[in-house]
This record gives sequence, C-alpha cells and structure tokens, in this order.
Amino acid sequence: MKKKNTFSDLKAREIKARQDVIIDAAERVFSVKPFSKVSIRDIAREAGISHASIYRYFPDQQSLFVEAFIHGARQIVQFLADMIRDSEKGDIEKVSEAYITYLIKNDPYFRMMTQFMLDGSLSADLIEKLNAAERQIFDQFDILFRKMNMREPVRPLSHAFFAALNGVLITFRNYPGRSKEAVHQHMLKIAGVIASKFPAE
Amino acid sequence: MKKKNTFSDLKAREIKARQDVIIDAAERVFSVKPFSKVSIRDIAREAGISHASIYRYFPDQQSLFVEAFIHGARQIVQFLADMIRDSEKGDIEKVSEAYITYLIKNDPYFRMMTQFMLDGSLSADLIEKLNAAERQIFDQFDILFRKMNMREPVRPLSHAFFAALNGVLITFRNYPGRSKEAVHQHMLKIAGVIASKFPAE
DNA sequence: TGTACATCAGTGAACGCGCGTTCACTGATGTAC
DNA sequence: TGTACATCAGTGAACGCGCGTTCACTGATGTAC
Repeated sequence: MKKKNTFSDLKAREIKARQDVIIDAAERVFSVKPFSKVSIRDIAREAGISHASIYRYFPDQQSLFVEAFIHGARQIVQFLADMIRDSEKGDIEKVSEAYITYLIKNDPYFRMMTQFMLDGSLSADLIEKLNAAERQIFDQFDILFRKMNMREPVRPLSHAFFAALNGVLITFRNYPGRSKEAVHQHMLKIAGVIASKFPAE
Repeated sequence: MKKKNTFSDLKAREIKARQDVIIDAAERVFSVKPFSKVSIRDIAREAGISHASIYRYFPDQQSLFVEAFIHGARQIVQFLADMIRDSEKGDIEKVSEAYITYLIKNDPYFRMMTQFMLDGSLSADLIEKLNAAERQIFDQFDILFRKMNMREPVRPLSHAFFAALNGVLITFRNYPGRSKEAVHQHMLKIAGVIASKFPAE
C-alpha cells in the first residue's frame, strides 16, 4: 500500500511538473500577445510540444488559462503581503503606487484578470477559483487598513480600494498620445488621489 | 450649385439613416450577446439585410462597433448631464448610485467601453473618438465637483471618481453565488463607500 | 413619350483563415511469466 | 534472461465551425437624348 502511494505520488508530481511547463510557456506567450489572441497552438509552440498534447494535461483552453491566471495571482498576493508586512504604520500611498506599478509591469495578468471578470460565460467552478484569488487580495488590504486603524469595517474599504485601483488601470491604459511612461505617471497620480481619500486615523 | 448641394445633402442623410438602422440593430444584438461574440452576420440578421451590405456603410467591423459605442456614450453623458444639472448642491452619493444603476441596466455599453479600453490594437483614430467620449463624462463630473465646492483641482478628482466607479462595475460583476439583484446592491454599497470618500466642502 | 445607357444599393456565394478539439496511431516503457 | 503483452505520453492529421471580408452579379432607379 505504501509503495503504491509513493508510485502514484510520483506520477501525480510528474503530471504537475508537465502542467507547470505548459503554464510557464503560456505566461511567456501572454507577455507578448494580447490575452484574447493567445491560442492553444501558440502555447504548444512555445512549450515545444504538439498542441494535441496540451489536452493530456488540461481538459480545455479555459482551464489552462485559469490555472495560468491563478499562478500569477499568487505572485501578486505574495508581493502585496511582503510589502504590507514591511510597512509599519500602513502606508496606503506606497501600497497603491506599488500595486499600480506591479500590474503595469505584469500587464498580461492584469488583462487576464479583467477578461475573466468581464466574461459572463465562465463556469461556476472557475468563477469560484478566481474569487478565491480575489479574496486573498482583499485579505491583504484588510491587513493594511487595520494597520491604519480605520474605524470603519475594513472589508468594504478593501473592496472599494481594490476596485478603484483596478479602475485606474483600465481607464487610463489607452490614454491617447502619451508614452508608456506618461501613462504610468498619470495612473500613479490618479491612484494617489484615491489613496489620499483613505487617510489613516 | 445650390441644387447639387441639396442633392448630396439628401444622399448623405440617406446614408446616415441607413447607418443608424444598422447601429440600432447592433445595439439590440449587444443587449443579448456578449460583446466579443457579436458578429457582422448577427447584426445583419437583426437588421434584416445581407451581411455583405454592412460593408456599404462601414469600412469594417471595428468602425461599426465604435460608432455603436459612441451612440451609447452620448446617452450616458446626457443622462449624467440631466442628473447633475438637477442636483442643487452636488449630491455625489446620488450620482454614483445613478451611474452604477444606469450602467448595469445598459450593460452592453459598459462591456464595450471596457473592451475598448483593454484592447491594445485600436487605431489612433478610434482611440481618439473613445477618448472624446470619456472627456465628456469627465466634464460632467467636473461640474459635479465644482458644485460641491471642492478645493482641489476638479479634473483629477473626476478621473479618480470615474475610474473608481468603473472598477466597481468590473470587479463585482461576477460575484459568485449572488443574484443579479444582490450584485447590484453590493456594487451600490461599495460605490457608496467610494462616494463617501469625496465629501463636499 | 420612349429608348438606351449609367449608376449603384443590395446580394448570395465563395475565399481564406485560424481556431478548439478529437482521433487513430506510434513507439517507448513497464509488467508478468 | 527472454518474450509476449499492456499501458500510455505524445503526435500529425483531420474535423467542423464561424468568422471578416471580397466578388461578381442583379435589378431597380435615374438620366440623356
């Protein structure tokens, strides 16, 4: 029995490793192509395998995309957690700035997140996975607001703050006639306006 | 010379009228199908014409979509303008509530707007048209904030407020396990949190 | 008024493409005796 | 150790689809004489 477990564990780990190879390839493609134009064939090419092989490891395209997104979301949460842990009094200006900058640099994830949020045809299971990721981000903002000694309940503040920052990233992304750098600066400025509306108490 | 002008005017008006018929049909399709799945063939079917005919009135699909969006945006601006004009002291809570409710009811426009914002492959011309529409919305919020006697410059406030409300509409759209009505209520609540952070002076 | 011609809105059919997914097969590896 | 068999990851080819767009054509309408 023991042996059998070890064997199937090994097998499971191998499957996981291959899934990760595919997800890594997907991330590289996402960083180069608009999310909505990334195809199974693109990812297979990047991973150096046949596109049919992908179906050995993921039931369909959407599942693969969701896994890739979750992988990225974990990194975002990690990034936020590190930053908020290190911030003694809860510096919301700094956090909002870092969040904006991080997501501009990791634009594919942001686009994926937004696409998933907009897509009305996600399965209940996938929506739940996405939401679990969101909840972890809310948790981090909760910690931030608690450090700031907010008197209001923190969860609605986290919802509002997260939504507002996402709105900034979406709204000014195609600011016409501006360089990438100028867009970045403008987003920071507007995110700063929002952060300033959530003063610590 | 006079006569010729009248004739070409008539002609231009006829073309405009037919374009409007197509745009109306497009709007009806948008209200029933996710934006990204609406095809030229869908719209032609709804308008009762051949899909080839659409190319007499629009150079390509994207142009048609942009025109349809602009038409909707004009209505949003009108709605905001009416509401803000009628609000004596500048009731930001009421405006944010109305904005959320309006865009939930006119969901196709909101989805279009967001898609356009996310789409990196829009032509410069089309981006400029979209931005003109946005600027008109900013103008309305400027009026609101001026009524509220804000001491800060109003434009950045408008940018922040608009972005934040859009963020709310995107972030909570697929709140899992909630009815449409419950999602609407949650959005109103979070939008209310945001509005409360922009108190009149 | 009648006739020959030009214009052009509207069309069905076709083009060419890329996609997600499935299928039948191969060949390497492990298992049983 | 050798042999027959089972498993199964990986694959190229194919399926079926829907799409945006173009094309050659039709037929109604207006124009010129």
